[in-house]
Amino acid sequence: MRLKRTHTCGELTAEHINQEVILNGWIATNRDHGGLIFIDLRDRYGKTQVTFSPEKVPEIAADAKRLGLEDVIAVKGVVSPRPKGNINSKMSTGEIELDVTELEVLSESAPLPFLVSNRESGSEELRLEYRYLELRTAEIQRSLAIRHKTYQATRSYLAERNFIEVETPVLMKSTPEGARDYLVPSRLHKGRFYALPQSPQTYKQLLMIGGFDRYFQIVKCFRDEDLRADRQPEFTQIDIEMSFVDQDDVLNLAQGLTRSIFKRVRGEELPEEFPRMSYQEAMETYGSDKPDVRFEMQLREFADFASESQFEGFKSVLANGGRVKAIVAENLADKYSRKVIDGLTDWVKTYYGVKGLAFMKAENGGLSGGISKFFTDEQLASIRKRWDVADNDILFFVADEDGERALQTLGALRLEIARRENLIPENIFKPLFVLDFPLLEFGPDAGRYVARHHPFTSPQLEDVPLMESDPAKVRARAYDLVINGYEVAGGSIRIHQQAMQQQMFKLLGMSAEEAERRFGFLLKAFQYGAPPHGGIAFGFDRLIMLLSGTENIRDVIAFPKTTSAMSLMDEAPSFVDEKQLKELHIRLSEDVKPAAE
RNA sequence: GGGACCGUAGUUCAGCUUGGUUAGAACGCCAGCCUGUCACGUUGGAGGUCGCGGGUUCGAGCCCCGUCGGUCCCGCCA
Repeated sequence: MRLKRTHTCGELTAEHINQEVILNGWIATNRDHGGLIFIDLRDRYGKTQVTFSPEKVPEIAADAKRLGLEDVIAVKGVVSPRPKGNINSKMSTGEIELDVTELEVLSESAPLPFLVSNRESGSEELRLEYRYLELRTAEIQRSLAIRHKTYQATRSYLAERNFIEVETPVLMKSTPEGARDYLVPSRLHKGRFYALPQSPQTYKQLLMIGGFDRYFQIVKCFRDEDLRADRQPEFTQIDIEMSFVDQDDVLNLAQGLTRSIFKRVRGEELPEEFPRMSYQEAMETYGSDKPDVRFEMQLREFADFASESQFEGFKSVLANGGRVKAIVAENLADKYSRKVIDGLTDWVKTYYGVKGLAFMKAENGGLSGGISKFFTDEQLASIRKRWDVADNDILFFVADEDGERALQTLGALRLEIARRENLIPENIFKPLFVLDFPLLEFGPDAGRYVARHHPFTSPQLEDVPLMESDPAKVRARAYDLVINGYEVAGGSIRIHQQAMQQQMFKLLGMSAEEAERRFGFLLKAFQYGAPPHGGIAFGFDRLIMLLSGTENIRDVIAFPKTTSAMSLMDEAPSFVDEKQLKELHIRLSEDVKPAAE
């Protein structure tokens, strides 16, 4: 190129007037007035208006007429003040313009599938196909810049505190516990496969045994599971592990890191001490293990009222060990007609599998409608009093013999109503730690207990005796960091003693032989002096979502995949040549062959 | 694995309820006019495999079945 930029498109101001400069960039808009042509030239740093005057430079102005959106050009000219009344206060460069004397067309753009100036002008499907164009949009430029700042903030915070960044393998041993693995066939070892890491869990523990007492890594993880708005098949974690620590040390570190990131990236002051809440309390008051505490509408216990009522549905649920809880949605009774309530009822039935949704409305100082007829006036009055119910509030009730399901359903309803009614304040951040997760849960499919976090999670010491008598009651030394209803980080103190690890495997129904086959390398390492250790992993993408204010994980990843794990731009995954398969000792089954050919 | 919504011009959408002459609009694109615009204005023009396959019908963008793709949710995600 002949004309190399001397400045970016975002930096010229009145101070540069009369200087001769060169700008390079993309054409954001062009406004051809016949006698005078305006082009807004754009790069990552901003936009600058450049003008072509047919009077002064007739040949160049004639060339400029042929330019189109997103052509890449270089222009040389003199920085000039805009005439009075033509200053654009919306642009940082709005006081000046570039009076062009030379033009070099570096590259022309084909007609655009959507407008770079307006992301809404194309469907997400189309934008993903032309992701490189979407990367030019202000939104994606901004969120990737936030992502970059967050990498920097993370590295400097941790490095300043003696953490050492270590890379762990991407090709590793498959450990079929947890999510499905992405597998990579081995050419050299017939019939064998590597797995891509679901997380560097085992490696970080081995690093502790290896004496790297404070480790971190910003690392890609891979899970072959179905996707959601906040889940991608490959995603990034800030992985952290520490030796000679207890739970509070890890939480304080995570808290400090989070505060530092929000401060440095957004200028946002998070509380010095994040609130801490037990898993049990989170479930009881919010119906979720990742409560959004930006708004109230907490779950209320209804068992005592229900058991004294005439409502057999609730009474039989309670008699069978179930739960009945309620929420009070303030000032919505008039808005929630029978039809709206029926809609919500269908919604909870369909998605959460409960039998129904009960309600009452508060009016004229009492409670009426719905299930109110099963209660005496005295009972209704005392419900209103205990919950401080005001006229026009509406009360929703969910009962289920599976108590956890009742809580989760009501928690989901709480969120749904809050979203519909815009009860969730934006641009505020409410972090909290959720603690004391159960170590195990009964897996109906497996017919045994499965680790809720992972099989290396330490039980709380006082609960160890329960491992024999009542495993479901054992609490783990596991914790999550939740912000605005997103699980942003999760971790645990690990088991570092062989005997305990073996007991854990036994509880999980894993024989000594099986444990040896799957995790033998780790168990062996534990024989050579394992320090007590624990850690935490941040979902980096979700953190960026919060920092940049989006609810779509694809907005914060440069080249994301669709909800069916396809990359629309390069069409991955793709079929491969027979020759490649042969080298890998792989033969496709008959039913997929026609598609491959 | 299951459910809901969506797929029509380069793009965003309307048309589908109630099948019927030539499938419309806006933006973009092309050509012209325009010296102070910044969502420039203005005149004209081109542009359609109605995702794909099958069925019903005299006749299908519209109804039915299947399929592919997108989004959101349940299951799943230690």
